[in-house]
Amino acid sequence: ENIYDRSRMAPKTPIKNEPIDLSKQKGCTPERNPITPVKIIDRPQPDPWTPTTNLKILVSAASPDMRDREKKKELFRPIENSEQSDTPDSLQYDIVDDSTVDEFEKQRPSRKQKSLGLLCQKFLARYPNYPLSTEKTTISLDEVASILGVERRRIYDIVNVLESLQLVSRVAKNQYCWHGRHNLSQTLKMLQEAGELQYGELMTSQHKEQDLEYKFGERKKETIPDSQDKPLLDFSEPDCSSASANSRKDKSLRIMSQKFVMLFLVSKTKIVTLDIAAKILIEETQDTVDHSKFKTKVRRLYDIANVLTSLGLIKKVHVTEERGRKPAFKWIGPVEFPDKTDELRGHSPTSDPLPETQRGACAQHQTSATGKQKFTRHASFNSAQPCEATRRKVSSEPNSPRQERQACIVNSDENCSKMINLAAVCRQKIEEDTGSAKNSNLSVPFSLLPVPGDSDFCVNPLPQAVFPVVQADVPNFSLPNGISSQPSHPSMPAASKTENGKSPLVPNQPFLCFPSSSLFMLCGGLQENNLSEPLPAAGDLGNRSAEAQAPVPPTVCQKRSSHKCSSPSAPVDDEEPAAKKQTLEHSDLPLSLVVPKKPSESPKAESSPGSGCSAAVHLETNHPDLASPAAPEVANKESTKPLDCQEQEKQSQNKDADEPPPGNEHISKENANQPFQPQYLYVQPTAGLSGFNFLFSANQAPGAISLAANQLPSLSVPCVMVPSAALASFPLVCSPSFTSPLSSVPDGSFSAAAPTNLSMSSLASTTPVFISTTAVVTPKVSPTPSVDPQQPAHPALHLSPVLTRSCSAVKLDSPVCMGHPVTLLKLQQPSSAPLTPKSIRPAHHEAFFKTPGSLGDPVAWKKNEGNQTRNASSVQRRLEISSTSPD
DNA sequence: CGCTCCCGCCATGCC
DNA sequence: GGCATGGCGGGAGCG
Repeated sequence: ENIYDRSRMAPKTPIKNEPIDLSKQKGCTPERNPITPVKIIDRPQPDPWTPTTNLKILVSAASPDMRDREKKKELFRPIENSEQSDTPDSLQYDIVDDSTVDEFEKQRPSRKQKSLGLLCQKFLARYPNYPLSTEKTTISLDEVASILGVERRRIYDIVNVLESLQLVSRVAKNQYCWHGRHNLSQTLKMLQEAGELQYGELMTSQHKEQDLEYKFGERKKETIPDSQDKPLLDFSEPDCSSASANSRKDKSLRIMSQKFVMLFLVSKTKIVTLDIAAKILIEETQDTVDHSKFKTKVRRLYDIANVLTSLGLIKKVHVTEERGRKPAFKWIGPVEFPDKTDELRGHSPTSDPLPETQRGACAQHQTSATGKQKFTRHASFNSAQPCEATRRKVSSEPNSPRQERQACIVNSDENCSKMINLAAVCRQKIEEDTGSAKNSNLSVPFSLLPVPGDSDFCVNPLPQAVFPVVQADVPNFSLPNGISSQPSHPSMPAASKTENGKSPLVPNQPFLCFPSSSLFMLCGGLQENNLSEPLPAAGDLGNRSAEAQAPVPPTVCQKRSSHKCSSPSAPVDDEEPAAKKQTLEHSDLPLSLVVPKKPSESPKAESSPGSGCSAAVHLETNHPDLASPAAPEVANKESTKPLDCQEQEKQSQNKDADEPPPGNEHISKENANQPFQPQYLYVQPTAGLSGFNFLFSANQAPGAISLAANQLPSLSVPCVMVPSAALASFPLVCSPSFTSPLSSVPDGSFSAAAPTNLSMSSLASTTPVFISTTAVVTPKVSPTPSVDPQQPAHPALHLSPVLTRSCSAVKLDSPVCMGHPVTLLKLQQPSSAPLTPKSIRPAHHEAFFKTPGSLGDPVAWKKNEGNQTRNASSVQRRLEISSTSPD
């Protein structure tokens, strides 16, 4: 129905938004006339459901807002629910529908909306990834089932898989205990070890599925004799009534899940096709495998895969073989399992010392220190729900508070801080968009993402890409080494890894980061798959760390992680045409996240800051100036983001990426390859800042634009497209909001341009956006136009301790940026173009999707979308940067 | 048309 | 018999 509406109602873009819209719609609008026969006709047309849509939907669903809405409409009630739900089921649901939600309901949730994966996300959203050890969360199946509006049977499916990974454990009838991901790495490690024993040989040796299959087939018989029956890892243990407990046939789902995960862990490529897995998992009959049994197994694997996907441990990919393309899943969770270290950020002092709370505190501190930043994000990121609250609050709240958080971030780790910053930025943007967008207040620059997750995102990207400069500035960042040169992903800290793994999981978490993250980069063609490869060393590290820390960026993290993991070999993905992959992936995965990661990879960026990436910078609307002089700088600045992109690209390219320092080249290549993937750097205006955001697309192509659009939407920030020419003319503008305005262009140029915001520049604190991912890229903007470019630079460079600021500052400052050849920004669209709805939306979608986070706050996004209009109005500009041409 | 995978029947076990 | 679990596969949604 929604679809109908869409098509009819909003001709604009039918689609993508919808999912989100749905939620909104439910809440808001009644239906229209929707259901006329015609509608029906329409329905089909509305293709609203694109792969992305699903993602969006999922995301939205995941997001707290979604939940809330749903609850309201459907019955879902707030967490407390247990009581609330009188009627469990659909019944109420229906009722509700009638009344308010008609549309929604009427629409009748599409199959996708009822998917196990989405359900799992909702489920996971209810619990923190890393619950405090102290808190014991018990899960009542009935309660959850009623809350989520599904039958209990479905909950069993989810819980069984989670149980196989020890994310939960059964404590009693109908009662499960939520453990979160603390033990995930250990569990995975165990599984990996067990898997190696059983399948290891096969897997390791093999890369190809076929081979694997083959081997498996053989092996299985031999090696794996009994494993089938018993759970590889018997977590269940304790149960006294073991007999009874275990009795049920071993719970094939649980065992299957463990085995399935093992296959990934022992697989070099980290890619496992369903049929192979099914064959391997089919117990006894390897050979006999009757078809029916095989089919059943595959069905189960889909169930498991959906849950694992929701956890961010795997993602769907397609493997093309001779016979054709086969569905497969790629492991994007942590590959290495250091020990527990990873488990918690909180635990690890270094990586992510700050627990959520702490972070929040930190943020505050920083703020105080910084003073300028106002994002206050609520620290709450941690818990999913909180997130919602946070967002809301944020949105509602004025900008000022946000700053605090950013600050906090800074405190934490460098990486983290970066990540956080990014996240914060994103959030802020989001929030702003949603809530305060209207205000173009500077204030909000970006909120830091207090949430770990956020941090992750942000951090990763930032560090690497941006970084060098930043690093220097910022004491904290460790990245540095790695970043710059190192490719070695391997070295990633355990924590990071873990986190990475976690991050994906995060879905629950409310991090909104994504959205924000998305802000940064929208790479049209992120090739996640490609990413798989080894990341550029430094960047990777940073990313990882970030990822680990930040829950939010799950997707990104995942991607990253995956990449990292797979690093060595270019996985299957590589094999596939990039375009396809991208497409697919994009659709499937949240790109946005990815992008951010890429930044982290920054190595490229580092090498060639300006080049590839188009960094999005917040510019004043007026100053598009990227113009010549400034442009380069901008590019550089942007580059950070671009870097990300580049990284992605690189990843896609894989190995290559590392080597070629210059991001530009890569980008260009990529661009060439993937026209679509324009890389945009989206710079959010710092929060409410005047809201200048620029998007720079690495790619010039229209595609890029589209992307941009996506970005925009996601961000909600208005983007302005500035023709390169235009830019040239204009000095870059630094949005005041940003701490450091971008000086996109070399000093002189933008200084001139700057005018508008420059003053603002002083504010630099806000800059968040750049900072984060692109940090590097982002040009250091000289805050004030008036200010001498030079000077500014220093300042800019300074990574302010404060996360937010620092980030921004860094970006701007970062020499790198300056240096980079950066691609020029082209204004694809005329300035006005902010985003056409179309473009925007799509972009949005993608962004959302990509962003793992989708996790982030759906709400925010939604809001953003809603705000799009606003955005458009807003000054944001997109700048495309021709990836190729550095300058 | 084939991939996905939702839905819910119904078996299994325990009380 | 009732209830908790969860195996299983028909068949529908979707691309």
